[in-house]
Amino acid sequence: MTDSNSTGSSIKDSEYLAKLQDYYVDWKSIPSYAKLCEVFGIASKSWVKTILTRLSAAGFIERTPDGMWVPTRQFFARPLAESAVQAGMPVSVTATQGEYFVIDEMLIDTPSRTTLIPVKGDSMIDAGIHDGDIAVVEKRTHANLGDIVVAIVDNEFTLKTLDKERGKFVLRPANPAYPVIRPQGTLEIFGVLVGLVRKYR
Amino acid sequence: MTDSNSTGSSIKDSEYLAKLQDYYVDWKSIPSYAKLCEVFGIASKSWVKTILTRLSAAGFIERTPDGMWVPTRQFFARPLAESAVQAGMPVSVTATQGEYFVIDEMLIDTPSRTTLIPVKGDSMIDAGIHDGDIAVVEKRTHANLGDIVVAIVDNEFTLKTLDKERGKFVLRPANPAYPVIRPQGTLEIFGVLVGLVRKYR
DNA sequence: TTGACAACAGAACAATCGTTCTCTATAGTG
DNA sequence: CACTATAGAGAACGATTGTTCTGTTGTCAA
Repeated sequence: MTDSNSTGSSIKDSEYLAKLQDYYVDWKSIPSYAKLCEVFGIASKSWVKTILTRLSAAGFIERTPDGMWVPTRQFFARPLAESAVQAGMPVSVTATQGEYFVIDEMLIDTPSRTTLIPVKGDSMIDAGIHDGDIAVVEKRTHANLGDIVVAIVDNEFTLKTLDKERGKFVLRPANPAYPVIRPQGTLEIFGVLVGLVRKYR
Repeated sequence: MTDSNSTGSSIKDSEYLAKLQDYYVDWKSIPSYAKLCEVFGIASKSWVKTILTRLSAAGFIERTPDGMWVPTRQFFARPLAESAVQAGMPVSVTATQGEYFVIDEMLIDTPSRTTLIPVKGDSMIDAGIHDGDIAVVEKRTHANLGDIVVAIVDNEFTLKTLDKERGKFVLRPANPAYPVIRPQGTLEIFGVLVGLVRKYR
């Protein structure tokens, strides 16, 4: 029973972590053990391995099935505050607890099929979607009822809720001032709304 | 004069790029050529190299001094669609032109002072801020009138619009069902709302 | 029909990588 | 003092890697 903490990380380790993070910012990858010797200022690969193993035990890095070292979410990220925090709270301590995350990563599952589309107009304002917001849209042709979809009507994108009326698909705005769109023929769906981003100022 | 575009990338390449990007979200690293054969659905390493070389010529990846492949900024960026786009548009053309961007980068100017705080309740619903949204808050003690601020009231975070009433600061909700908060004494401001993120599904 | 080029497949090889194992130096503890 | 971690050095070795070089298709244009 030692006095070391539960994660097993020490002060020395956090120095190495800092060096690793700095390297990662520059090169966006974790290099080989040999290169890490330089980065850490250490001469033996075996010790590098020991360090990395401990950093992974602390949750900062992990391994792919192929054995490559990769950073975890905790390695990067921005602290997500708990709802009720005390007044003098420190914004970014390197605390192990709490949730971390990167916005892009949270919103985007499949980068290759995801597009950002600026929102025009206020037809969805009751759903909290304002003019100037940016819609994160995952491109796919099929959607479920109740999804907010980007459909193509008259060669323009429209953001509406997908619904069904007497067996036919309709596009329902979230604003009483706008009419429900009942497309004749087929309804062309561009994608499904998976996220929303708004920038103030 | 051939019909190939200026970056030298083809339709096939953007397929491979997509696969690489999707792999990267999962593992946060570009694997070995051998592994990339699986990812791409290709049998020869030499061809993988050719593809990567071209993707790097197009500006999506580059090499570290050690020869490792790493993604560039362009690799992460999402295409930002123009407002009125034609129907049959391809989502991810491998063109260098057009606007790209990264959500984190857009929302966060000063990472060290920025925190993410989940929104509770519907007191700001008329401002399009819903329960469960995530507020991007830049920590600072001073704000302008009309800013949406995170203030500390009764040891809890509250998201309200900052206003002034008869020379005193007040916190105004964007929901008629909630009262205006008129703090006695000083008003403690935690930070200013600079962005909002919402995830559907 | 020939030729050129793009899109791959496959093999060969030296360099590098990760792993394991043994050894040393220093610091703290009782 | 002896004992035991911790922090690292160094070597050895098989597996894996990137690279290069040579073939094999398929397609399109002349």
